[in-house]
Amino acid sequence: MIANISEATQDYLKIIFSLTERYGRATTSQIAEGLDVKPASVTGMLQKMAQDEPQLVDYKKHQGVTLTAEGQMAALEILRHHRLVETFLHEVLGYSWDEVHDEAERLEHVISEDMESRMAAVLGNPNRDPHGQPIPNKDLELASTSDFPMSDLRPGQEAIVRRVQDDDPELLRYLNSLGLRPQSRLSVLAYVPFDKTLQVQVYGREETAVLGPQITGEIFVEFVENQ
Amino acid sequence: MIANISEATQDYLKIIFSLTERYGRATTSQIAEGLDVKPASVTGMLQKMAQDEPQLVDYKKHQGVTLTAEGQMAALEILRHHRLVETFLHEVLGYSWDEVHDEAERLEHVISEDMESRMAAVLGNPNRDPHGQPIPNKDLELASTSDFPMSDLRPGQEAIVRRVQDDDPELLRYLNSLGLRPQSRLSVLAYVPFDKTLQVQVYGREETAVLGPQITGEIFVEFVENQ
DNA sequence: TATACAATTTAGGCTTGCCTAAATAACTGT
DNA sequence: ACAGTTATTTAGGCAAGCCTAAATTGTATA
Repeated sequence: MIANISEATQDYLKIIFSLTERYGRATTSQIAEGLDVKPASVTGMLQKMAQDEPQLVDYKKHQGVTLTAEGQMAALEILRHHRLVETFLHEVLGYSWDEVHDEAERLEHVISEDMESRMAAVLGNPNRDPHGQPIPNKDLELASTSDFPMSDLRPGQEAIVRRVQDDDPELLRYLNSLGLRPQSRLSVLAYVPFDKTLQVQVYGREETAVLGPQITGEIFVEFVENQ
Repeated sequence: MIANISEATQDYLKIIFSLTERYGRATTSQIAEGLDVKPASVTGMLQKMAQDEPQLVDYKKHQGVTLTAEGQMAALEILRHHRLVETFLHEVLGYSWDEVHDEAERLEHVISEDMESRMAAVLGNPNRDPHGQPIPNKDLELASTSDFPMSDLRPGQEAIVRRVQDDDPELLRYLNSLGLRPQSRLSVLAYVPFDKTLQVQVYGREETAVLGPQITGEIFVEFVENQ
């Protein structure tokens, strides 16, 4: 277990990390929804986390939470565990990318630092997990990414898929069937502002794909270098 | 998790299994000692286990416990997890035999049946763990062993080490330093009834080893076939 | 049979992390 | 400034698994 932090607390750290990454802060209701608990429970938990030593979050009521430096480090450690485990399951045990998340979710809480570094070594210190998500390195540094949500793309633009959210197996299977994986190259054929839908051509594919905002918000892309 | 059985309950099953294997039944105080909890807590837990569905143990007060058929199956499943994980850690991640137990202890509770069979496949369906302990097969059948405690050996007898208890890292390191591992061959030079000490010669070793009953009770051997 | 030891019962308590429902407070947008 | 939404507080509860201490009951053995 990471530095004596309970599993529940680790789950809070994870979601606060990802919400603050996207929105700058995390609100009570976002957390409640993500963890599938009631807002009142979240409030209680956040208060505890803000009071206890080590102090993992900055919390001001009605203002949402952010992570302290300590909380950041803990979250990165958890993230490293999670993504290393996912990569390990994929590479060594042959899991498909839609199967790794749930298993990793349970394993990440119990692996030792020793096991973490052994897995990293066996995998050759990977810096991306099977969904293209960056894996914090040994010193918990997270490679900065210049990717952005696919929903920002417009017709005529070309891009390469960098990473995809890992937590929805259904979505992952669907993307797989469309050939949308990290490194997939695509060009945007059309955009319908009305329902925020993109029509894209994935390189090497016959059919074009039509993607709504639910999907394009979960896929992160980069522009093609020398278009 | 194995069929909705809590981790605490799984720990009880494990120790009851190994105690009944050795002594035919498990007493409250043995369990309390093994799990490092108080006897009163054990009594409470056993009562719960005997009452709840599925009924995992037969318990009559002051009479100790044994496992029901269901309890047996559950225990074998847990054992299979534990020993497969140990083997995996050893073979794939390079853990030494004294390091695997603690890590496996935590991992065994969270791996899915899917992961179990993937690990088994990667390992080529092993039937022994790094300590020589038999791994129940997919159908939870445990190969019957004709081994017996080394403490039963007497001067002039030759034997091969089959398996060693896995839960004491110190002991394992010590045995390793003596060259006492599964498959090690040895002959008994002397026995001192007074303190139940054996003097043995391990094949391929210069020095002879002197082993007290604390040690010889934890090592299981077989007679050499055609001596 | 007396005594020692092992096991049980009783009655209380603790922690973690969640729940409920209802009341209140604080922010946000118009 | 008011409505509507979001968050918080309060007060109570639950389940698991452990704890304590003291009293009691069973079993085993000399």
